[in-house]
Amino acid sequence: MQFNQRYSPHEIEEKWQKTWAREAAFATGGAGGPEYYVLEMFPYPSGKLHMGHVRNYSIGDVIARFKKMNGFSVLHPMGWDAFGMPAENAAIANNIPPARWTYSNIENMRSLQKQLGFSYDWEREVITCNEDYYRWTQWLFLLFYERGLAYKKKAVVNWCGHCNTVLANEQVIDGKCWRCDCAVSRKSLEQWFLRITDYADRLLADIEKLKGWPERVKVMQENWIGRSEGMEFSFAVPSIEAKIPVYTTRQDTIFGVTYMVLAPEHPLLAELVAGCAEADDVLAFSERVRAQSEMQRTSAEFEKEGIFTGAYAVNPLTGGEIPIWIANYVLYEYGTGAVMGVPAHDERDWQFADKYGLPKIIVIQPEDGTLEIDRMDGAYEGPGVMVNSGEFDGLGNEEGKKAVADYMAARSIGMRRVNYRLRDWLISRQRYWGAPIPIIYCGNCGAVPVPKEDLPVKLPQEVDFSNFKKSPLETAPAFVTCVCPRCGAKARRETDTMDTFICSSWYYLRYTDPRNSDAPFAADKANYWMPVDLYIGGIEHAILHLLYSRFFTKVLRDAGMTEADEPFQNLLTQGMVIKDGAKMSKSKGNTVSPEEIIAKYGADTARLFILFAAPPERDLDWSDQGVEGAFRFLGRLWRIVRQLAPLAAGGGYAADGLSKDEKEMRRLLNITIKRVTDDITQRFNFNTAISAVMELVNALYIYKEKTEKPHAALTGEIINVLLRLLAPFVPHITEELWELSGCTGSVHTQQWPGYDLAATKAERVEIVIQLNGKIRDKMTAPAGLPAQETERLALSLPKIKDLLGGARVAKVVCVPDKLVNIVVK
RNA sequence: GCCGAAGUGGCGGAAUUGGCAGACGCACUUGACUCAAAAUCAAGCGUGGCAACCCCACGUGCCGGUUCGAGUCCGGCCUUCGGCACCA
Repeated sequence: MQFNQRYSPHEIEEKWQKTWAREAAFATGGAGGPEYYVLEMFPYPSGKLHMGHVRNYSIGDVIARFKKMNGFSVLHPMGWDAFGMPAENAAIANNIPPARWTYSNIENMRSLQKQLGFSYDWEREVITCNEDYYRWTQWLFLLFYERGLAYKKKAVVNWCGHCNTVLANEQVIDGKCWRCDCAVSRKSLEQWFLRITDYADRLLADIEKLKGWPERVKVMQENWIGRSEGMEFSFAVPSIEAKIPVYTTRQDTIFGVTYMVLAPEHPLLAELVAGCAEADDVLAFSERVRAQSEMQRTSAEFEKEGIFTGAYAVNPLTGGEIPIWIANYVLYEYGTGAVMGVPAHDERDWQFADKYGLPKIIVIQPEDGTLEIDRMDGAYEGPGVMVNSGEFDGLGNEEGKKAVADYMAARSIGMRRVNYRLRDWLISRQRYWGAPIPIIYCGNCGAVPVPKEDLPVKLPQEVDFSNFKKSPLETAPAFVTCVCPRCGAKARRETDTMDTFICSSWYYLRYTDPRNSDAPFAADKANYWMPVDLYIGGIEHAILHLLYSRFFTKVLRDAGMTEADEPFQNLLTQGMVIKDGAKMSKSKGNTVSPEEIIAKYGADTARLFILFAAPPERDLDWSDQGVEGAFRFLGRLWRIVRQLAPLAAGGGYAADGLSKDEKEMRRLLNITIKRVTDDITQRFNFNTAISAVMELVNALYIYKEKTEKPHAALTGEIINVLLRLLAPFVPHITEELWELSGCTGSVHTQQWPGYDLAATKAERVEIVIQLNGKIRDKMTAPAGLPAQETERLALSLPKIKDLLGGARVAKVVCVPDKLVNIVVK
């Protein structure tokens, strides 16, 4: 075996990638130890792998390789979140079929992943736009449908009249269509939803089980689900003999209600205004507000606007009459679509009342003072004592909430209710490149699910992307026209496809059994691997993908398909890759492509830099010079191993027989193993793990320089351990050096090095001597010296004696083997 | 406004349990090697006081507290970034 003078990454990397592929080195399982499932969020095949991807996968790869070396049976898969709009846009722009565009992107990106040496089990690759995958996505939709969790309802959506299509919220920029810059309106359409709100309570309660998740992600999910406790009760409207329910969390302020407000969409509106003089104006207002996008409507800066309906309602507690208004700030989708107005104790109501001259009544007084409407410049929302509230006067408002709730419940005029901010998940997309919703509409039978044995409902090839006025699937008659599976009559197929977030809500389960043709996955296989032990990805998925996946897992558990109740046990949210103070992006022109780094320095350098530059959770500052530094270290590693390997020998040695320097090297070796092991397992701090190894390499250079004849067995051990410690980070160079230094097998199938805790301890330790907490001197002493003895030695130091002079020692604090603090008055 | 995270050299970052602040790397300076350069090897590198060493003082966003001892704990602020934001 020839040792090259210089480190040449490219030959080495290509050579080992081929060998690993030939030997199926990354096959799932292996050692037969306990299972470990490490997963990185699968990418959208945009065509380009960027540095954020490289960071994500490098982190995962270290863990996967590390766990394998520690005897775990590891599942480490990769796949493609392959449906989605960019493919369709490419089809429109370049006249390429979305499938071809997607598969060729996958091809490119996969090849780059292989060049980076990631240890994926490619046998388990999943591609969500493959028929054998989306067949099961459809199957799962039907499962949800059967369980009453998928339903169709009329909903208000963002609509671009020019492009003739529904837009996702993200595609509405400042109220305008991202493509044609036309104003987006709201339109009522029949849409499919998943009933995620049925799981709101469990999704919220189980956040507590996510011990291995970052706090901020859990908080974001909590806020998103938005649980609130309050009451629902009704105001009677004598003029139409109806009752209008409202929801409130402040039932302690019902005596302060001076008006009520309905959402412009409220179904009773037409009836309410019928015959009133104001009717036309009110309906026109309602029309106008409804045309505004939800984004506009829910922005806090948006000016509150309303109009009096001409009708009155009766407060059930006071019996008083209050005017009924409609206003743009009331959301039809939340609560009951109607709210009570308490200007004195709600800031929004205060503003609204100010604008329209509605009365304000104080019903809560703070402990320390007395509010007067004329002297207030905003609502008082804090705690206090109930006043102007009949029999509830004098109660603290928290106590009052209970009392009012009990009172109303006992008289059946209201009930306690829990409300969630979370809304059902709108999954319909008027798009081609997605999994078709497996539903057939029949004139006789209505909506009929496609029988499971008829799945997949395949995407047709012959579609027209040129016509904006129609959803592409509608342009394929052979797709639309079908036969009702129930009665055999001529029927029409659903032309909406599913939100791509559905595909990604269960892919982690498919990896456990990726080629199953009878089911999405077999329960025993899923139960063996699930939950994912470590899930790694960007913080941008903190709510959407992670919440949907949790929802799916819970539904599948309820359906008896898996025992897992949470999909991801530990979550690592990696930071962004930054350059010149901004996130790397094409539009800012500050990108560095993985290709150019691989071409210049090789994959190991790219991986090493990205893992070394910052801890994974933090944003990473890209530095071209830092990359040089990583490359330099690998060169340094190469040279020291090349120089020492011929002098090294295997075999044991007696620790007692080592020289002082050799003992120090042996100690440092054990310390390094401990540090690297702890940094990986306890903190995922790869940057400090790598710096520990760098220190060992530095020490090895000094040792070599100082020593005429290195200790053969010790040197052999150091090189051997060094390569194993670095193997998860830089797999190619370590494999090559492993072979060149005469070790057998692959470094990646070796056991992770263990350490001898006793060997990490020094015989003599340096002890810091402080005077009143300030360092004044240092001394070395034998390790394990008792406190009393250490103090005596410290006090006898000439410098300390000198500094003490005749001062009285009030107290001496001693931390054995570390420091002595002498306190003088 | 609410919630979350973070503020440490010229820069990225370290200090894991309250015990030597600045590990490791980058940049920079110097030396060795070289005709020279690159590469490499070695040394220095928080600020101020002195030409320099020893040494001394100061120093982890700000103010205060606890402690023999605080980057770390407590109280009060400031700044930056991120998320949510009329949810009744």
